[in-house]
Amino acid sequence: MSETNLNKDNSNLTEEPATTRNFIHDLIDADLAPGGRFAGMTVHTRFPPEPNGYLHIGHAKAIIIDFGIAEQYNGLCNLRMDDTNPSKEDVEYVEAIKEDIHWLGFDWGDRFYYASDYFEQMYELARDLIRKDLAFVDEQTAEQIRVGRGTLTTPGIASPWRNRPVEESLDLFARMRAGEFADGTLTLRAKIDLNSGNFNMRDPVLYRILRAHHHRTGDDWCIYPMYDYAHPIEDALELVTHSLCSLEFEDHRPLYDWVIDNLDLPAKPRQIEFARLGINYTVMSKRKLRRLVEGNIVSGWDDPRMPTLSGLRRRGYTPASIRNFVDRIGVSKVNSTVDYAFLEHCLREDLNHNARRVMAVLRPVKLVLTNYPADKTETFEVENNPEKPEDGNRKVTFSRELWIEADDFAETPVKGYFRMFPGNEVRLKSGYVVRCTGCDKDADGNVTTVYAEYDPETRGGNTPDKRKIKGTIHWVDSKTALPAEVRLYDNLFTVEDPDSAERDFMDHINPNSLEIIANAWVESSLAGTKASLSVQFMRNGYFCLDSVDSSAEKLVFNRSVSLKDSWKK
RNA sequence: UGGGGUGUCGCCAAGCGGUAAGGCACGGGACUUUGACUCCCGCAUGCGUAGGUUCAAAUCCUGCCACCCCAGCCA
Repeated sequence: MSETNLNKDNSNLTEEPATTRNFIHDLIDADLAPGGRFAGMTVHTRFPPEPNGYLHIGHAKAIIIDFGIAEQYNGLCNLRMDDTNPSKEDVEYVEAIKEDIHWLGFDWGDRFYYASDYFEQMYELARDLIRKDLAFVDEQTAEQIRVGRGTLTTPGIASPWRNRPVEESLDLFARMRAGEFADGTLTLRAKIDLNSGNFNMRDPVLYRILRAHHHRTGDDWCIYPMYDYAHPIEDALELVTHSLCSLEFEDHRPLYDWVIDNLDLPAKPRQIEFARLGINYTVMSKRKLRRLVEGNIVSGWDDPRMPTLSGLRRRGYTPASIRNFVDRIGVSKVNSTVDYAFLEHCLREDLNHNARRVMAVLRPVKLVLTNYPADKTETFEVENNPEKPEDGNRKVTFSRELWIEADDFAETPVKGYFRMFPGNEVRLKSGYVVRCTGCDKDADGNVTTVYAEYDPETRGGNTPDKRKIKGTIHWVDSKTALPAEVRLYDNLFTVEDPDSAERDFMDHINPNSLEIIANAWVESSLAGTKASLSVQFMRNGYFCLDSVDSSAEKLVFNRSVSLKDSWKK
């Protein structure tokens, strides 16, 4: 894991597109209309991650929907850590989550909460439920409860403790809290409908006994509320109007409503579900990502091959590109898998508009200009971004010996090749037009040096006689070039089957997903670079500075290889 | 076999009774100081399927089919 992530700029979102409406807007509009459920009220949403892992691009969709909807309605969006299961959670994740949301470009103001803040209130509300004879303390084992829940076609069977007197449940519940019983021995269960076709309504467990150290409340509690009971209360206490979540919670909505309806709460939030994001060639579950981290298959949650926001950040993704991606895939209730190529497209689009370019040579071969004075050095002004003159120029030095990309030279060109080969003219980007005269090779036949003669009339790459130069290649001055270590990241998973990554992900790890190139060269203009920048690299794609330390021996770059590149191999 | 959802181009996705938007991918062309970018052009007689209602149906009705989620004291 690198210590610094310099690539954090919020690259200026060129006219972020107006978010397209979706079915959620329709539902909210109806709620807000006169006579509607929330007529005249302020839209209030929340993003409620469980702090048990890092946020990934799937969460980005939820964040953008939750915060985005609030923004569009001039409402509010809270950030809430849904920390009701201490055995899986940790403070490390809380900080990472906050950082990633800020990086994405969203802010929760002073509305940062923890579900654990409400434990006392939840406890009191549970007592209300018991008093209303809507909940009871069950003494069945987990196995007995499971059996009693029935099957798809047979109804549930009432627990023998279901009709326990209210006073007795109240007493037992208090003693559960006091720590009189062992983990897993008693539960508090709602009394709803054992005949429901929806399992969630067959007397769901509301509280379990669990002795685990909570990252915030420590050992204050040994009973913890279940999601289905806690979530609606959290939403209501925060005055949330619209509780947006993913499709798998549709079945839970009746229970969500039941809790809201049977308790005295300050609001009646409405749950709306949408489809979560799926991307092919990518795994998108915290459980699986954790296995990659703990199995040391990747360097950490922020490994550039990970689909986590911190990984994508190191891979060179900009916040704007991710926001744009999520915005353009839309929101619906269809289980969908978006093409990885679309994510890449959104990045390239942003980088192409906003990234400053710089030259670098990854697989170098020496180019000697035999008619250029050995002691001469020139400086060219090169535009930082052809699309943005306001980004200015940088100075690039030029001399007799340069580094060029090995595959920009071919001793015997294949048909259609129009870069450097003996007898051919090419343009050194922003430098001179040169004509190749030959090359040297080592004993194994590898090209070690390429020779060419430059045309003094073509300074800056211009051709006063208007002759067309078909090929233009990048280069770096060997006198001033800085050595760089470039890390090429291919997709973490092999790509022969788009869905294999999700299905049998451990069997499809690409062993060559990380390649370290130690002898690359970059422009001297990168010395001491502090800001992040993305680099247009060769003829396709970009790479980004993952970390730059001017005092280090070498600059370190990351470049993720697009799937397209993989297919070309 | 119970409950809850979803089915429009290879992938997303508009459409809400008036005769199939857009993006990605793909193919062709132009342009180009990086074979990139940009720009043109092409790409569903068809909306899971079978019927029905209507002057008119992706949109309404009925049946059928397919796929996803649910039997954690996870979220």
